Amino acid sequence: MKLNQRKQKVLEAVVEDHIATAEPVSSRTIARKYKLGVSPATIRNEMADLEEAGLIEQPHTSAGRIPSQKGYRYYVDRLMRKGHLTDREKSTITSIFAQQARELVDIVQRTIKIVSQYTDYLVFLSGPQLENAALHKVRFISLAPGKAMLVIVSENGWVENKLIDLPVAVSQEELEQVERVFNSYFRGLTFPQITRAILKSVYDELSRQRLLIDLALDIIESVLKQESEDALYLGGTRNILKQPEYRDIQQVRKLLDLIEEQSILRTILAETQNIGITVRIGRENKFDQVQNCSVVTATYTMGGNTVGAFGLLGPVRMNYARAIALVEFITQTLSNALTGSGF
Amino acid sequence: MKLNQRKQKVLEAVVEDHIATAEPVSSRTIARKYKLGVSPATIRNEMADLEEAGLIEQPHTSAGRIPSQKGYRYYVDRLMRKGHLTDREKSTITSIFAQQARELVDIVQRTIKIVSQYTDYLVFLSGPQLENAALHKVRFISLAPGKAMLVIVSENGWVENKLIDLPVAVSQEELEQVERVFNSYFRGLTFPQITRAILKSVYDELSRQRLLIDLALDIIESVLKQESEDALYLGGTRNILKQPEYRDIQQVRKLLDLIEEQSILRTILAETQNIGITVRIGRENKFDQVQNCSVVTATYTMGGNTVGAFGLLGPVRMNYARAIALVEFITQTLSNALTGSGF
DNA sequence: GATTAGCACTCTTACTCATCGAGTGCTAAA
DNA sequence: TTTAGCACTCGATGAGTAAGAGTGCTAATC
Repeated sequence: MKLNQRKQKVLEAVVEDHIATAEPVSSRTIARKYKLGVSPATIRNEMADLEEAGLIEQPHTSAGRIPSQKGYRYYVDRLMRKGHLTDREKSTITSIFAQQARELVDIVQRTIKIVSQYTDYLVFLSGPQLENAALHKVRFISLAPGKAMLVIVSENGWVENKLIDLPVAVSQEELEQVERVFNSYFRGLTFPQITRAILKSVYDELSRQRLLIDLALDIIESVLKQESEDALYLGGTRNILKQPEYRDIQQVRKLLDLIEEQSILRTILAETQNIGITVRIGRENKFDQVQNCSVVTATYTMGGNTVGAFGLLGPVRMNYARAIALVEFITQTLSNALTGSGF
Repeated sequence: MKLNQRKQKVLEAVVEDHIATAEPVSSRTIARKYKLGVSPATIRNEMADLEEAGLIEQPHTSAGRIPSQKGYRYYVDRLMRKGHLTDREKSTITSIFAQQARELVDIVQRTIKIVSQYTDYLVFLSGPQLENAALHKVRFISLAPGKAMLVIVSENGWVENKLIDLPVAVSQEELEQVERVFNSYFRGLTFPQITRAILKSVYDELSRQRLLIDLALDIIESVLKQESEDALYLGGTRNILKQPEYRDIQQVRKLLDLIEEQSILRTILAETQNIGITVRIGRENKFDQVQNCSVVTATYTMGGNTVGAFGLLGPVRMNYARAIALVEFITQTLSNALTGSGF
């Protein structure tokens, strides 16, 4: 779709004014606030064209215009100027990560808390999942026949633990052998990287104990199967209610559904591309429950491996420039913090 | 406060009808629905007395009466009949606990989910904290100088783990020694029970290594200090919005504050008495944010030791009989499930 | 003396109607 | 091509009214 310079200016004005005020934007407002050098009547003509193109719409005859979802998309793709955080904001955020963290969870929760203060959107975050991080060492603790606890320590000193099922009643001794295999051969690799192929390469040295390889494979599978179901954190629920879109209790209801039934948010994060920022506007979202919302997400990494994703969810009338700047800065800073030494 | 038979009947009617309808209750309604055998006019006289006693109040002249918080308290203490769950409800709940659980957290989350279906109140739960359960064995994994992970296995096979700080750079060997001390001398005890006195009693056998005792004490202290900060689970947020009290966005706002800033709920659970059911009505609650709510809580146990608490939070106009029956049944069933074998 | 019918009074709620004002679309002039 | 002017639409606001629910009081009744 090709728009002339002035139409773009008008669309930009409609979007930005509506984002700021949550009110329909009139031709007069644009003429007054956005100094295009033309009269309201001219702007009205442009607006009529923009409406015909499906980029803006009129709630009712005697109201101004609001952007359509298509209009927001056009704005995000072509008109929006890059948002910037103030130095103050940036330094507050980085200082969070500078603090000593006891556990991975702490750093995540602090992040959520801080971001909630800087934005009126729902803040949510998955991971970090250590099964995608480089192994430093593992430790097995047998609990009962067929059950053990696996403690994973990453190369930067972060710790996580998982309960795993063992296929057979494995002896303590065998478990210790597997532990040694992991710690000596697999150091520096991630769980997904420890494939059958790699196992093969150590096969010679372990040839006397084929069973060990099977056991190791079972364990890896068991870890990967766990899907990190409990790894969703969120915050900012109270702030998002400030948005005028949530004056309607029905909307609040939908939002709480989303928060309580976390699977949708989890899926949204899981589907986030590895590279760059993803912006989904309204009906671009797969799920019904978020089709009147927009979502900005990005992944974060740990030593180069993607270990989780971070997102902001707000009304379609969202400050995209700012949201994107925030998501970008947070994921970068978080990646740095996680990649630097844990302890 | 002494009320004659009929006044009690009237108060009971006002409370129960208001709980059911959320509307002010008129003298005529009581005469019609609650068959006291007297006319509305008589009931009006009784109501005037009850109002004078501060047990009921009138929103405005031409409305019926609603119970005051004092009225609810009177009702709960002296008038309320014990609530009962249906067999169907009971069996659904017990069946949840019959299922195999992978982790403690699973059982807790299932509980929350089920209860949310049976009630329109906020469901919240703390623990279970294994440091109050009888030890089966512990295991230390040293992570870095001054840091270790402690895995606690309870006598019924439940597992939990904590990161602990060690005061000095303790050698792997020393840690293993402490582990042996815990596993041989402290089996069957809870962390709070392992006091300096008990440590003394094994002093002779350890006399050559005074240092061990200090180390053990440090570890115990470190575990107890952790206060189980992350052990709050909640659900039913979406259901509670069905309550007409939450048609007002301001109320919803307060509720979300409560949910997001979990410390208040945590404190409420922590302050719950060990024995029986605690009911706090409106301003009986310490915290401002819950003074227009009522809270019903009780603790649950594991092998006789209190390991957590469970609660329901709703508007002051809460169905106390049902809430109490539910809290009672859940905490009992949960206690049984936790006390029975974990695996 | 306790209870109740009857009635005047109060207060909320819902509804209607008129007015106001914001903003548009169209036409004709610049 | 732009703009001034104007008629028109439609939501928001507020006043006025009627209906209805419920009370409190008084006087009659049991």
